[in-house]
Amino acid sequence: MEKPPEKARRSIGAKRNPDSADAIRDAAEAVLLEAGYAGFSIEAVARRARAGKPTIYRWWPSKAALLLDVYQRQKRDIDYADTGSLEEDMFRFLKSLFRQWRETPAGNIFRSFVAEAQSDEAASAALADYMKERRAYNGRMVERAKARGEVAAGVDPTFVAEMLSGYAWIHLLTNRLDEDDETIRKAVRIIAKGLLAGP
Amino acid sequence: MEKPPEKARRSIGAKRNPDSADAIRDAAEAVLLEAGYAGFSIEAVARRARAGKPTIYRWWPSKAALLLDVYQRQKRDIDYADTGSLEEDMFRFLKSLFRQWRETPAGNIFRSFVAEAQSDEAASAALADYMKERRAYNGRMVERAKARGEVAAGVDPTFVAEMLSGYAWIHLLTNRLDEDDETIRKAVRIIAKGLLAGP
DNA sequence: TCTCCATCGAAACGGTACGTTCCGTTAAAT
DNA sequence: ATTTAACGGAACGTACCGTTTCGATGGAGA
Repeated sequence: MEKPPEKARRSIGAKRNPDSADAIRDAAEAVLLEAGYAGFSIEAVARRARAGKPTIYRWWPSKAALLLDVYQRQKRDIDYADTGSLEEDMFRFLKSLFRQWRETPAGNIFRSFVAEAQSDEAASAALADYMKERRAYNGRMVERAKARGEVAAGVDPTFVAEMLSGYAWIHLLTNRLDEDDETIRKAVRIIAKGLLAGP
Repeated sequence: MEKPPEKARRSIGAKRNPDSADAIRDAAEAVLLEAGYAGFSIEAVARRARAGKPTIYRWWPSKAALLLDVYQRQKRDIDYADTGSLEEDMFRFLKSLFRQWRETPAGNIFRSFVAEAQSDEAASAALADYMKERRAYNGRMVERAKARGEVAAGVDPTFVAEMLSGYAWIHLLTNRLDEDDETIRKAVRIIAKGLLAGP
């Protein structure tokens, strides 16, 4: 299970070896995928990458930093299409997010990151920053709908982002990412109806 | 910070010593309160309680089990009043939950438990059970509202519980339990409006 | 009353991971 | 040619894991 350590690399002189950095990131992702957060240790990553622990600590000051790096490296393939309907936009967003979290390492990585943020201050701050950016970004979905008259005045766009994130998080963190389309559809429909009526 | 270990207890014969059990639970709660999840270890709890580690492991098979025990021992002071208005019921529920999580150890304990569930299978199963029960319980709020005609037919009562929990969780896990009443009010109002319109 | 026995706190075990310090090697930078 | 910084590897001391062993305790059953 922890077999494939490639050939060890060497110093390439007085500068950072990008191969080592890549190998460490790859190994971190692989360990998270195969052993989950429970098996995610700096030592395991170092073994897997055939890297020295000092090399990891030189470039990533903490486990949280490595986690964040790996998470941000994940390819995002989330459906942010502007369909002209807020309900449809939200549905596609949630559905593609659930799928990505289910079918790629992203879900396990993000779960781990949220967990790490509960005990590590740096991870907590990074998560707060990240979520602030997500609220702003997803809020644009609502602003577009507002311009179309789908959302009542007085609705804070970031609130909707928060509802969607909360719905997604609780499913991720309790291993319930397998909700069917119908359930997700009903959820976003209720939110959309509420937003139309206004606060 | 870790000073107050009381006098060590002793065996009271061939039966469980309830004083030790209490001391261990008290110590676990105190460690979580003072040092958070990062400082929560079986050894720290044992030192604090002046108890032997085997005594802990004899009665709690894992850190997760102790966490769950401590969480369930928390006094619940959540407002489940039936006010005759779903919006008001939900508002009071969320407001009192936020307050309890902010002002008692319950918030830190539950955060820790959710984090533990991301790496411990037993904690994950216990959390799933617990949330299932919470969905059912909070769903009754919606069923009462349905009987009053405040909620459209076809709305799954547990869905609302999920929305409320998700909203609460994301605030707990990102250290944002200090939302003011107005924000919470707007949130539940949108949900209530959406539920009235139906899925 | 006397023996049995599950419990207690304490100490120590082997194992794992932490984060750090050395080491000899490498090759770019100067 | 010399200096400099990065590399992998090994070892360090610390902390916590979960378990075992120990002598002392005192209730339960013979």
